[in-house]
Amino acid sequence: MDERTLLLLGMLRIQSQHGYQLNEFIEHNLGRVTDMKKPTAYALLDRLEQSGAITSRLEQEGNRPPRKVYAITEQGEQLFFRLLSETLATAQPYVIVGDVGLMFLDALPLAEALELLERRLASVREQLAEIEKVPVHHLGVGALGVVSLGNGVDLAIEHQAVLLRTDEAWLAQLIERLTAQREQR
Amino acid sequence: MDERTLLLLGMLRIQSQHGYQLNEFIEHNLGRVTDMKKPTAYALLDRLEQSGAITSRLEQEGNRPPRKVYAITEQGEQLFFRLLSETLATAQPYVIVGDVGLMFLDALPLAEALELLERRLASVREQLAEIEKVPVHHLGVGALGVVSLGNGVDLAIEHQAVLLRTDEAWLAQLIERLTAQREQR
DNA sequence: GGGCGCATGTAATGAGTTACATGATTGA
DNA sequence: TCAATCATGTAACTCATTACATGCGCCC
Repeated sequence: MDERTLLLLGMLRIQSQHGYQLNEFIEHNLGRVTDMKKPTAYALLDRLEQSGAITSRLEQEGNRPPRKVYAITEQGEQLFFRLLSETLATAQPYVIVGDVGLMFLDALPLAEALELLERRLASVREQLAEIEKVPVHHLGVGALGVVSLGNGVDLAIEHQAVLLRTDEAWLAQLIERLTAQREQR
Repeated sequence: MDERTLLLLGMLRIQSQHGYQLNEFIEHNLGRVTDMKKPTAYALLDRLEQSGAITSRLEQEGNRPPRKVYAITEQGEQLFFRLLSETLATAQPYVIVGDVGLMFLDALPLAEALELLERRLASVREQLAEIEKVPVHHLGVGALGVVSLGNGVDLAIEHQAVLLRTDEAWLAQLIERLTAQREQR
């Protein structure tokens, strides 16, 4: 929850935006960094406004639905930096849900286990392919031209890619080990 | 949620146990594989019993609190294998919460960013140290002697360790890159 | 004319956590 | 005698998701 707030504040710090815009960017470019859904973002923005971290003003173009454009406040800036420091300073242990499956691998006959792991490997490779064709990361066009999130996003994506590649290699090697085991008998 | 059910079923498949036992094992040995808390486990066991996947019988030793010893049923076995196949066959994309922080690294002065990343690195190393001294993984003593979870648990732990080591290396390298950047000016 | 994109949400639901309750036994 | 361990839960709460509602404009 903290990191979702951090994300919204961080994006607003770069450029004032309305909820839809934030959501679009998150959905299209940040799918691997966060899994926050739209209503959650809208709700968080509400709460942030009420607590004074951001302000909003209504904007309307022609007869389109009115937009609520949010801007970060001084108070919000302070919150941003506090959350950022906290988030960066510690590595909270990640739980890999799929690992529970690994624990019980030996409940299956080798052939079946191998087949399932092959499928998992394929799934990892799909994810890798997707990550490698991630579009250019820019937040939108501001008064000064294209406002980029800078190489920060690239860092996060790189991190993801590195982990995924490790996963791929490890899985491939596990499959090899198990195959060898099968041949051996 | 599915993988929590899978975990409980899998453990009961190896050996009938009561809730407290399951919880102790999870807390002491599986902290990195799942973060399920005790009341959640009790609630899940309840639901599993109601749905017929497991059965329970009361057991009492002296004046100790009575235990509810759960055993997996044929139906539970089927559920177990279904969940196991599903879990193994796909790699659900993991979301690394800390990565949101990376996205906004450039909001901080280099020196501060470096300091925070150093702290994160230390945190990763602590986790690695902890994982490397994980005790022998056995579920308890059954009628036939020590009942081991086999090398399945070791696989899961190995996977975690591999990912953590990747993380460590990547972080260290990132710090190096940033340091180089600083020296350069 | 039908569906998609724009833009905001609400309502219902669910899953899981924290904090608490209970009461006996065992070890320092 | 004080704290920890054993053993099971309940109650209140938070957080987030899914599904739905609304209504205009644009494109085929």
